[in-house]
Order: sequence, then C-alpha cells, then structure tokens
Amino acid sequence: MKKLNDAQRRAVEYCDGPLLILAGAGSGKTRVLTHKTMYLIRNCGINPGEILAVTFTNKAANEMKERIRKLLGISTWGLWISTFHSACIRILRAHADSIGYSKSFTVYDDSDQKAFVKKCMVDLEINLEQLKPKSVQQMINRGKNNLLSPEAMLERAYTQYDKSAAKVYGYYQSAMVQNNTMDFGDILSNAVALLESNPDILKKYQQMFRYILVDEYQDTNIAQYSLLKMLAKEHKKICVVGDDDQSIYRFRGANILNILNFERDYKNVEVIKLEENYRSTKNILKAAHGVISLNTSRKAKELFTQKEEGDKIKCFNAQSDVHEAKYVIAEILKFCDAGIPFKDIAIFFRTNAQSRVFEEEFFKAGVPYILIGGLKFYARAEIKDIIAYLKIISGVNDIISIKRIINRPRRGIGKMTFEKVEKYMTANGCDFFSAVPDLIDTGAVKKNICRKLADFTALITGLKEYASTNNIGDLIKHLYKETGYQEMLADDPLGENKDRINNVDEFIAGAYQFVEESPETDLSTFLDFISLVSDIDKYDESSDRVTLITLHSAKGLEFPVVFMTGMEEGVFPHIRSFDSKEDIAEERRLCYVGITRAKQHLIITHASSRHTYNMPSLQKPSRFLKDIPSHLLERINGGGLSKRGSFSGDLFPGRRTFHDFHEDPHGEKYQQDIIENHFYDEDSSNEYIIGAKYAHPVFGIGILKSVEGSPGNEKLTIYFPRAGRKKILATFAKLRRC
DNA sequence: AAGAATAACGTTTTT
DNA sequence: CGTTATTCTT
Repeated sequence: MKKLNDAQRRAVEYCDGPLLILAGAGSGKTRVLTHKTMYLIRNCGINPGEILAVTFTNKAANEMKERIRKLLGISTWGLWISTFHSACIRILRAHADSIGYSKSFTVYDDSDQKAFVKKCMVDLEINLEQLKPKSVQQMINRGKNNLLSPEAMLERAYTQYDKSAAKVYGYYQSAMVQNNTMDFGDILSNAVALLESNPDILKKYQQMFRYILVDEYQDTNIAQYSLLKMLAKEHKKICVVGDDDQSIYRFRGANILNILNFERDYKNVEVIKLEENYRSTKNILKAAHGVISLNTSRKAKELFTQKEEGDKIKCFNAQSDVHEAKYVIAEILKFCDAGIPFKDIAIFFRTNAQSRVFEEEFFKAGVPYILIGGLKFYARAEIKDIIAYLKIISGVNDIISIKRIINRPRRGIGKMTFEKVEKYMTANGCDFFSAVPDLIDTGAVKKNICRKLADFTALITGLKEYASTNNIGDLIKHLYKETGYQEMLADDPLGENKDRINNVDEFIAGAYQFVEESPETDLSTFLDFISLVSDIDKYDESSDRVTLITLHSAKGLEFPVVFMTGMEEGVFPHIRSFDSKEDIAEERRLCYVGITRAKQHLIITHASSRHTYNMPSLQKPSRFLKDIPSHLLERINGGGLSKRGSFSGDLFPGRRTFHDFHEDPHGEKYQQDIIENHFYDEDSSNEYIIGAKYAHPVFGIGILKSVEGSPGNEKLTIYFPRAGRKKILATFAKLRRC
C-alpha cells in the first residue's frame, strides 16, 4: 500500500459500490487491479472464488494472476481471472444443454465462420456475386455484438441487401446450433441468452460473484455490457477500469458510451481518476496530449509526470517505404551501440502489410526481430488441419472441419462424393457420421467409394478410441502419424514443407506443455484454449529481439524506444476512416495509444512514396503530425521531397525492379550457387578472422573488415563487392566462412 | 479425382 | 505482389 499514490490507494480501498477508475496510460492501473484483488481477499473477507476479474487478452489475465501469486503468496486457485470469452465459455460449457447445445460444442474462428456463412448461402441458393459472404459475416457479427436477433435485424433492414443478409443470419444461426458450433460472437451472446432465460442459473452466478473487476472497460461491446449488468445486479459491487482515450475497438463492436455513461447506468458511482503517469517523459506526454486533445466528446484530463523532459521526438521524412525501414534499422543500431538491448525497442505500424518491408530489411541487416500478429500460428493451414481432426475426435461433427480434412491427405474422396454426403445430410437432417452408413446401405454411391468412406469413418473411430485413453500430446502425435499427414508432409523433395513440419512439431510440443501444466484437462478445454489464444498471448519478452507489432496489438505494452512508422495520410489515419468522423476520432485515439507506449525515446517516420499492391503512390504526412506541438519535434528530412515539392532523382527510389535483383553480371544462378555451396555448410569455429571471406545469404560473399562487441555477440563489418559495406550481427545472420 | 492452369481478391485494426 | 479460389485438362 505504501507504494501506491493517493488516488491509487483510494481506488483500491473503495469497495462499497460501483466504482469507475479512469486510468490514463501508464498510470499504474495493473498495479491497482492486483492490489485491489488482494485487498478484497485480505481486508473485505471476500473469498477468491467470489471475485470475477475480466481482461481483454489472456496475456493480461496471466500477468495479473502471476502478480497476485507473487504479492499475495497464495495460489490463485478459485479466482476467476480470465477474458470475457473464456469466462463465457466456462459458463456455457456448464449449461450448454439449456440453450440447445451439447456440452462438447466447438468454436469457429473467423475463417471457419466465413466458410460456414458461405455454405449457408449456397444452401439458400443465394447468388454469391450479389451478396458477398464476407459482408454477411460482418453483418452477423455486428448483430451479435449488439445483441440483435435475426428478427431484429430484419426489422431494421431497409434495403433488399440488408433483408437478405438478415435472412441468411437466421438460417445461419439455426444451422450453427444444429452443427453444435459457436462463433466468437455467439460465445458472448449465447452466454447472455443463457442467463436471461434461466433465472436460477443467473441467480447462482449473481450470488457467486460478490465482486466484479473489469479491465479495459472502454472496449466492451453491448453484449459484454449486458452481461456485466446482469451479473452485478445482486451485489452492485463492480469496479471498471478504463480510459476513454484508449478505446480502439469500435470496429468489433466496442461502444465507447459504455464508459462515458457508466455513471448514469449505475447509481451512486464513485469516480477516481489516475492522472499521474509513471511511464513516459514529459515531452512524450505533451505530444500525446497534443494529439488526443483535439477529440471532442472525451472526458477532459491531462496526464502529468515527475519524469524529466526527455529528448525531442524525432520525425524523419523518408523517401520511400524501403528508405524508411533502412533508416529505422540505422537508428536501432545506434541505440544498440549505446547499450540499449533490442528487446527494449519496438516498431509500430497501422496495418500488418507494412511489416513485410521491415522484415526484409531486418533480415538483410542481421538484426533479430519478432513479428507479432500477421499470419497467426493457429491460422496456419497445417495447424488448422490438425485442429480440425481434434474437433472431429472431440465429438462435434461440424461440417467445416470434416470438409477440411476429409481428403487431406488424399484419400480419393473428392468434391463430388462430399457433396453427395452433404445433400443426404440436409435432406435427412442427420450428421455426417450417421449419413455415411446410410448412404452405403442405399447404394447411392459406388462400391469403391463406399470403401473409402468406410475407411475414413473407421480411421476417426480408431482415433476416438485412442483419445479416450491417452493424453492430448500423445493423441496429436498419434493422429499425425495415423492419418498419414506426417507422411504427406515428409514427401517433399523440394524441401518446401520444412516450415510446416516445424510448425506441427511446435504444436505438438505446445500440447505436451499444456498437458504438463494441467494434466486433468480434456480435449474440449484444450480446444477452447487454442481457439481463444492470440499471438500476443504467447509473446515472450525474454529474448533479445526488436518487436514488430501493430498499434492495436501494442496496447497494454510499453517500450523504452518506440518507432511509429508509416505516419501518412491514408495509412494512418487509414483511408477507410476518412469519411466518418467517429472513425477518424478512433484513429486519433490509436495514435494516442501508440505515443503513450514510449518510455524514453519516440521516433516518428513517414515516407514520401509507398508501395501498395505493388503500385507506388505519393504520400502526404499524417495530419496527426501537425497536432504535435512543433517545438517538441526534431524534424529530419531524409531527402523525400526537393525544395520545389517535386521529386529529384529517381522518382521511386524504393522500387524493387527486375534490375535490382539481376544487376549482378553473374546472374541469379551465381547467387544460388553461393547459397547452396556456402550458406548451408556446417561451421564449427566461432572465431572471426579479419580479411577472411564470408558468405551471407543475401549479400553474397564479402571480406571481413572489423569485429566489435563481445564473443558470442559480435558485430561484424563486412565489405561485400555487390552490396557494399554492411554491419552485421554474427549471432543472427547465418554467415559461412569460405 | 488429381493436378495444373488461370482468375480473383485483398489491406485496416482482433477477442 | 502473393495467396487462395475456381476452372480446365487429363
């Protein structure tokens, strides 16, 4: 308690009724949350099992558990610290039957959902050209976020387009129940529906949760809002923590009014503001305030800090996207020279697509990095295939998963056969595994195909049996082999499957770890876990790498050094936000979130030209740059624009042309030889000899000029005839002596 | 049914 | 551009 400031202490100690904590960025809200939980247990006589704490990411939940465990010195057993989604799944699993689901329901992710929407539209014979599955999917999600039933959506629909979309929604919804699957939206809306239609169950949870804590309240949607309102009705002891300035999830249904109207929604609300920032320098905070203060309809506040002024904010105008990346790397190497570890440095961007250029340049420069998000681990084809097998084994015969793996690896069951089974299923209202024997009996399919289908069902039956007596790690290993999947990947003369094989191995290793940590868990629990885990949850800050991350994923994190890149009109703020005032306001908040992640150094970059879809386009600096008081900025012109405002020299210096890749007189073949003959050879010595030749996967062969740094962490300067002088980190770049 | 060739689509952001 | 979906050919 002594470590807390006055406001923080009041926030911890007020436990009598509804409490709104307006916690600015870096104001120590996680500290308040953990201390408050401890206070409830120690001083208010509340048992751990009577507290519900909700966060938005598993990472935040785990961190909170960990901190409580350390502070309190007790196990967090019984505490409900989880995300909205995990908490809802837990409730739903316990009472699935009362809303027409079986306990073994599975969760559809975004792409499963899209496939299922499409299937529904095909069933309804809707022209997929006129009504796009993707927009129907969005409309369904919008409905669920706002707790609108298909009927309610139909009522609100004015255009024919909306009307038919609402019709699909209705059909989709009943098909999902029949299929025993839920999408992300269902997890919340079905939990609400469950509690609404079962007063006894609701009562049980109302009494159970004597205190409710909610983190990131500004990002809750209507469904989450209603859920909280219902659960808190009994004791009215709810504490929400949030910052209206950091609301950045409008696109997935978050309603900023939830936090702005909290005082109206609950009676006798205590409001506590945390405005002292413990994270950033004065200059960084002033810059952030410059940007956010231009938003209307926000709760007025300004953060302050006792920290020093700090450096000015660097603002670099690059010529191109590639130039931008090169500049960032050069600056990173300077920080590195100054003794700042890579893990203290992060690069933020608005869209995932922007990461590619950075990845390329980081690889070339030999700087270690980790990319968060992008192509997510669990979204990879091979991982999704294995998960599909697991879902089927777990007993839900959901059609999307079956379709996914019925012919992977090849079993001679093609599109035609699958369609036959599907038709039979819809005609008779049965599931896949009861349709198959019927179909065989009626002789609707040819004999050899019958055999193949029977073999497939036998395979699944065998796996189910295996699953009943073995742990999840063994099960995955077993099915990997039994299904022939392993063999399929191993048959790979070109070595193209290497990554996939590694991914599966990693997945198996992860499963074993899961088993070790919680040996009791069944298959559904495991599947719930992986369907709700994101990359950020697995993010491990222990390894020394630069973090590449989207602004959205960066929320909740902090770094001593932050690069905010692509600060250009159209990129950030994104072009799709231009025609709505609310969307621009949200982009502004996102910018605020980005700036306030920085502790010591903030570097902003923008490029004068950028490639999108491989087409170069001219870029103007972001409007947000103008909103930062200019005396806080140190502008650096990287030669993007000449004095007259037109380009000098190469119009698009970052453009990668055929010429760039092939200017080497020896041609591509020569480059390939270098890689084959030198790059993959084993090297046992780790001494570096000045004057010796080394092969680099990208730059080819060069001569070592100098070595800096300690053994095991050498920084090499190498002269490459083809690429020029480069500074390379020995531990990261795969160099070969030759 | 499998594999190859061709077309189409996409870039906000994610639990 | 790169990935995925669809169509064509065998």
